[in-house]
Amino acid sequence: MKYDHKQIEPKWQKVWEDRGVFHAEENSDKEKFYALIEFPYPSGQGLHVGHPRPYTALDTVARKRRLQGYNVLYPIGWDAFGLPTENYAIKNHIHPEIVTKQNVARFKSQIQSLGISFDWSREINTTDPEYYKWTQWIFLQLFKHGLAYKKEMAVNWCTSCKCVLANEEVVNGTCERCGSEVVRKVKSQWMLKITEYADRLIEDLDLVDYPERVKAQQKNWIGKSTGAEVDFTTTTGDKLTIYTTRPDTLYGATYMVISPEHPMIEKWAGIIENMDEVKDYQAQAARKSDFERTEVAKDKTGVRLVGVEAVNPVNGKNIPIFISDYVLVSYGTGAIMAVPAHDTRDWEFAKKFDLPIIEVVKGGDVEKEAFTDCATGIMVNSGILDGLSVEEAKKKIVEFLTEKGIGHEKVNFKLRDWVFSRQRYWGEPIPIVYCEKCGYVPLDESELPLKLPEVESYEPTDNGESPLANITDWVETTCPHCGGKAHRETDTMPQWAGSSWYFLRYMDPHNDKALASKEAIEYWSPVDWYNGGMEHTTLHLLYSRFWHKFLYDIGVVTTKEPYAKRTSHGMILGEDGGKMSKSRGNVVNPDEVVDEYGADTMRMYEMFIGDFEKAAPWKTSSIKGCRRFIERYWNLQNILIDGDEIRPELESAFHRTIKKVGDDIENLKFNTAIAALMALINDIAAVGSINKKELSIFSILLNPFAPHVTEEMNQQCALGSDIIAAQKWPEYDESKCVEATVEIAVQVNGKIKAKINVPAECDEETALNTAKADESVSKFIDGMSIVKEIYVKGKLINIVVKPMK
RNA sequence: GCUGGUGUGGUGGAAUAGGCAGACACAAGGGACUUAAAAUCCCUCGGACUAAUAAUCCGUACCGGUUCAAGUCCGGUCACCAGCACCA
Repeated sequence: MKYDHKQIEPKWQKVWEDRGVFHAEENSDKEKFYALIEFPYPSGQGLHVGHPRPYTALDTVARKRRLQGYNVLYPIGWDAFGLPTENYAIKNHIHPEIVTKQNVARFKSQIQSLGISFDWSREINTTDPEYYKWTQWIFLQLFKHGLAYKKEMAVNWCTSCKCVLANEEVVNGTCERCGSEVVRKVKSQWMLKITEYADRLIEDLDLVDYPERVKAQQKNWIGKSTGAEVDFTTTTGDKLTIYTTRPDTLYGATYMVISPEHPMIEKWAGIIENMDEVKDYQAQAARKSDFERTEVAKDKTGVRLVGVEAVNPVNGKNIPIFISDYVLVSYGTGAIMAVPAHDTRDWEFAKKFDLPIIEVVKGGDVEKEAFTDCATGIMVNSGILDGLSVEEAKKKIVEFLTEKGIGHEKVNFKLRDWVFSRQRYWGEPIPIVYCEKCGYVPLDESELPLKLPEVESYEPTDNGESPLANITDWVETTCPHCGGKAHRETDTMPQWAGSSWYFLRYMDPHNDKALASKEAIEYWSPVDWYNGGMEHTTLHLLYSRFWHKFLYDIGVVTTKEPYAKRTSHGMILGEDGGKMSKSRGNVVNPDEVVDEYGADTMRMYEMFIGDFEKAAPWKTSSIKGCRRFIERYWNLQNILIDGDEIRPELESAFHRTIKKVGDDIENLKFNTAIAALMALINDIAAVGSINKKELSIFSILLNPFAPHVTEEMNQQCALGSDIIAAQKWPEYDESKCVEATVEIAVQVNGKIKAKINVPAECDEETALNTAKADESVSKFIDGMSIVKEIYVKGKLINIVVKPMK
């Protein structure tokens, strides 16, 4: 019979659905396994072949774990709020809800055609009021615990989306989404105090199994640094506090720089003699975007404040004060001491403005460049610090400053609080009202969900208000606190909100009393294995870890960390080696592949394409290899014979493959697992027949990769009493993994001279004698003196010889 | 600049823990079958020297080291990818 994927695949998808074999069990005694993929954003373009890579990978793991007897939760849902849908809605005058529905339907049918074993009974959607009710609920808890606050601040404003962006969403001064210019704009924004969790977000990385690069990225982003704050006095009698990570270099501070926005400048307006020049510089700096200001390799600029000087607290010397935009108001204290001898930026600035450079750490040539090495230098010209190493000096000076009351140790973070407001329609409304009398008042929890009102137009307004601001009926309300007139918050939440806790909802998706029941959370937490793209390893991971820690603190969840293990897949590139995109015209649609070759071939190829964690270019011609393999598998039924034990000639090959496929699936080595199955089928072909037992094992091993064809084979050939999804993963016997006789390499002085066959358990003496008896070995050792003999069981022999004297 | 990673045939990629480099595929070439093509099956497939699938030598970015033995470990160099980047 011919292999017909079009007949086989829908048939089995229906069987699985009807029997509900992929539904996670409630109240189970089995060991649980929670596998999670990043839920997709249902865009208008539908899937491309990159999407199924992680889905198929974890599907393979999930299917294997089910066969091993685990109670597996492998859910999916839709991260459906967000700009592209809203923009599409605006352009085509369709409600975003309808657009979302259409896109979800398309995505769902595409994903289902691949036979991924998702538990569809737990499907969630962030735009569903029954879902976002709980997103809003979490926000209210954050608010009640003082972690959500409103602040007037300069925010990143996308000129095209007419919307505020988080720092994380600004890439090279442009909007991450649309690529338009981002400018700074002062607005009142909802903020979340993620900075309060900065330390724990670093420390608890020790509790989880993430790839090193992911942990490094998280730490990098949080940017913890330990240094000191030091008070400098000024000739006006004011105090100016600076932050430094090199307090040891204090004696080398020859000037001071404060940021153009530093409040002290206002105070000194009457004293500064060149105030016009200063004001000019401030105006220039304000005009620049953050991107321009922080652009590297740019010439240092600045203006000296004439009429005010600072005093170096350790040597009492007067030093000039400059303003320069290389000092950021938002980090540290907005003021630095400049040590040109030992800081590259200060050095450049000092050279340009011809300021003194005093060496305080010996080891470099500070006239040529700044000497920044902390490991080798010895302190000089530094009074009480002379002769110490940098590390010793740091300790001593901080002690000294603390004693004198003019400084102390200080930890700073690059991480800023999370700008949580968006002036858009298609997001969760923030459940807060503003009352003239009572200020910002949270809605009562019984009022949730606060649903999005119907509007005529989703266009953002030019003045930067959310489209919701125009719905007077909705905006005007009463204060939950005093009952007086009040108005609703019209900003909505960012897309990150719904995705910061979705994995909890899967545990108990239909609960209307809580975001999930205590029992469900206790049973399913943490996520055992979370796979996603590298593009989400800073933002989404950080935000969701933050929320989870907060929920832990208020007793909603039971684990400190949401995800026990995180892995990342590489991107699937176009055939041209570039990123798949509409504009490059290299997008491959999985529907066509499924139609022509079948879902099983598609799945196999996605897993066989290369190292799962690395990017790989799609190659249509290579798909054929996987299709050929499936057909070869299908044709095994033509050489099927009876038998209910693995025959001796295939025994070790089978046991080895069972071990390898199982191990490789757990280690993300899907490509080599498939290679092992291909090798096994080659062994079977060499034998010329396969018996029922062997075919049954082969089918179960292949099932996680190619579930449809294996089920069909299982049924057609009556291999098992039930469908494969209800069977057991085969066991292997370690002792049967090795063959009775093995071929080992024989080297003389490290060069291979021969290969000999010996019993696997052969002892050293026998092996060496066999080797020496071999003619192509003996001719190299006869007449030589043997210096050393090495025998690695089952692998090789190395005989080291030298000429006899 | 900092952090993390990568570098292996024409291509995608294998190589557990220092132990036979190139598994498994793709592409290519040759052959069988066929009126023909597709499909399928068989053979070859890192390089040099070769009549040779005899022997020998070279070969995992580059230079050096450790070792009986190095793609793998150590030191240095180069290139590429990703993230961060005037964060004091």
